[in-house]
Amino acid sequence: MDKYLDNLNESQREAVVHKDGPMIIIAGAGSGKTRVLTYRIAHLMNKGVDAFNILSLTFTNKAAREMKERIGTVVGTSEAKNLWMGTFHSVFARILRSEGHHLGFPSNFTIYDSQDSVRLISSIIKEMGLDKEIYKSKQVLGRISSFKNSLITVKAYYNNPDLIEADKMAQRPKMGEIYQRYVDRCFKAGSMDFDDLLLRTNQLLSQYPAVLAKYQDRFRYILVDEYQDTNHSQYLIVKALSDRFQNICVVGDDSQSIYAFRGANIQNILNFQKNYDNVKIFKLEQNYRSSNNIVEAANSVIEKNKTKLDKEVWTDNNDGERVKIMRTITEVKEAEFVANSILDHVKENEISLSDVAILYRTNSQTRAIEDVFRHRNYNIDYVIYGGLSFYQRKEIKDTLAYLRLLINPNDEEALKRVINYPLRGIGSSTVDKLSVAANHYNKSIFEIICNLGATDINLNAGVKTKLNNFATMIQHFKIEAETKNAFEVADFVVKQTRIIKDLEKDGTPEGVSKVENIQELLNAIKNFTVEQKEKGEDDSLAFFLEDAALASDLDKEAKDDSPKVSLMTIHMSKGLEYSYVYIIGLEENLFPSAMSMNTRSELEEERRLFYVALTRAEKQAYLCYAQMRYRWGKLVDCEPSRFIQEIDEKFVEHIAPQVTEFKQTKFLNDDIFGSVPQNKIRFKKPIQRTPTNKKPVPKVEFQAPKNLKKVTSKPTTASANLFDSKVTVGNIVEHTKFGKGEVLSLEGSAANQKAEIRFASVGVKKLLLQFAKLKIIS
DNA sequence: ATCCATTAGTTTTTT
DNA sequence: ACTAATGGAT
Repeated sequence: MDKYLDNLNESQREAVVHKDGPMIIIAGAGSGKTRVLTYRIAHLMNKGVDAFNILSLTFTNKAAREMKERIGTVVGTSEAKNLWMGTFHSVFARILRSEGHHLGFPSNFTIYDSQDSVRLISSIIKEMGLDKEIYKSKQVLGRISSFKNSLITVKAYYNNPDLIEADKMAQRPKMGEIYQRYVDRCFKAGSMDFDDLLLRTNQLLSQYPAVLAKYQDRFRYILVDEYQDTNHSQYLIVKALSDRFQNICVVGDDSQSIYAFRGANIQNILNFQKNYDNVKIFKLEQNYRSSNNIVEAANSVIEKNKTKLDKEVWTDNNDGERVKIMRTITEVKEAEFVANSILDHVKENEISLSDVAILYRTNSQTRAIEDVFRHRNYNIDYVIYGGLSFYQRKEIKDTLAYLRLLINPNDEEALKRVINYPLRGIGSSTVDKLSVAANHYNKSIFEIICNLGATDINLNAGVKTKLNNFATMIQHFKIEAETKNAFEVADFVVKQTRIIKDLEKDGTPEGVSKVENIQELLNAIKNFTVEQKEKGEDDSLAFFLEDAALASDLDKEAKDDSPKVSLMTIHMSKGLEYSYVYIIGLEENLFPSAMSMNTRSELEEERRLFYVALTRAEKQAYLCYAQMRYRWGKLVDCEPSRFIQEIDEKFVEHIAPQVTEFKQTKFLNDDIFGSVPQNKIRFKKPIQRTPTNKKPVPKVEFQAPKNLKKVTSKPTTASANLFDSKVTVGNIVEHTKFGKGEVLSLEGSAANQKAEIRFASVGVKKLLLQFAKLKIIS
């Protein structure tokens, strides 16, 4: 019966079979954490625990789905079905649907995403007549979000002189009032933002003992995955729910805590033993995922962090290849290297593109990769996870706003999106008037529109008719929604509102792609209804909307199953593994990010991020950095990331070609990327940190490659003597290839000085002065 | 109310 | 470099 236990090593088995009481599983990267969690749940069920009494909180909904499936194979699918698994947000959203009425929320409350929240904050700031330069809506929202994550309600804020003082010092004395208004407006709109889903759950559990008792009794065994990334609000929920039975099992790895920026508190995992009594500790230290070189390389870096729990990750696996480090001139060369390397591996090792991932610090780094992969020379299929997610596109949000509105007409942000989309002659001044009236009568805008006669609102007859038509339309949709499933409603709404017809009319490529996206949304809704029906679950529109609001980008399913290279941020890659991993953009100020180098703890988080990235790899990891990169539209010099040299050199291999291998082919090309700034070429090794330097930057050696000597040593009027730039803006210059042109602007200095020149023959070009064959004419 | 030109933010990560 | 938001003109 317990045969599945044979698939576990000793420490894994201990963690699986230990039944009651608080326990923490400290699970190193690749140590079979998911396996332990799934087996543990299956084991509990085999030992007689009802699936109904188990709550398992995961980091993504995808993880929950997969885990449920795996448990189903052990204990039977029908049993596994009763398990409650999901993210904090989705689990407690569902509880709030049935219990939120205690707090005055309707069961059909809508969920505001960050964009909705920012828009609401902006309108509040505007209404209050505050300076939007001082009260930046995103910053204000960030502050409110951190209040909520720490369970500081408006009342608690006003009772805390320190917070008030801090906001005064920051020239934002009205913070409390904005916070108050924001909470009121969300409440009135029957909506919750992401933080509310946790904060309101806490309020529910602390203010309504009967509700608390009900869920304490229901969730007799609670498991929390990725515990290192829980915030204070989540900690308190778990603490409250597990208080009666104390059967709380948390799993995590402090070395992989990477969400402090959104309130995650690494102290939750570090202090677990203090927060619960009689904690049993389990450690999973054997890595099954990666080669020894990768494990040791990762260990040697994470060692530099001071804040961490005591553990030693090791592996029985082969040494494998060393971690390869590649330097390129530019981000395009970096992308080309990655493309070539992937194609080589596909050919030589017969791997599939789906065995490969490219990881990066920021979403903007995908551009170069995409350009190169799409180029006919390479033609590599790829899929990007994250970035501007599908559900954040304007046309999708607009379409969804209609659906949100007919579920919950009080949803103010949804209403504002669609009241004049497609254009129906209800402009911003009308909306402003309605908004003022709504605040005055303490009603939602929709309620005001439905009762225009009962207000003293000053609108002319034409506008009133338009508003009435709009309200009638929404109410009409609402009635349709009562008898139709999610897809039928959405299809009906799209047709009635003529959203697609409108977009087709403009005929631009953007319009076409928007239409396609809306079609895709309809397909997704169709799929959703079919799948839910098959599973015998809720296929209503309301449920689809909740799914859409809380879906992570990993949840999206592949359109076709042809193998593709996966592109994603390192954050998104947590928990995933790939045979071949390319980490790109390993440069100071990019990774570690320039925003995260001010404090030790920020830098340590960046280092953990690097640790996460490296430990995704099973067979082979490549670390790439470029010497120049476009950032904010400008070409900037880059230094290799400190993380590269923090790896013990026993485990790495520098594979950038020797300088003599550089070919002098494209130097006179007008394409900046084709040219090699010869005095910037860095040589592999001697990378040493200067200990006295406050911001330690790896030092690199400069040396001119021999085959470029001619160019550098032959100062002719054409090239090198312009190096220190005698060119000034306004000069008329002559280029060997482009002819005469006027210098429009200069940027950068020394080796990287570039000029923007308008040539009579080819228009405006940006040239690196040290290569451009320029002669100053006047 | 709508259109077009200018401006601001973006590139740190996301439920 | 690119996009979305803003603001003035019509």
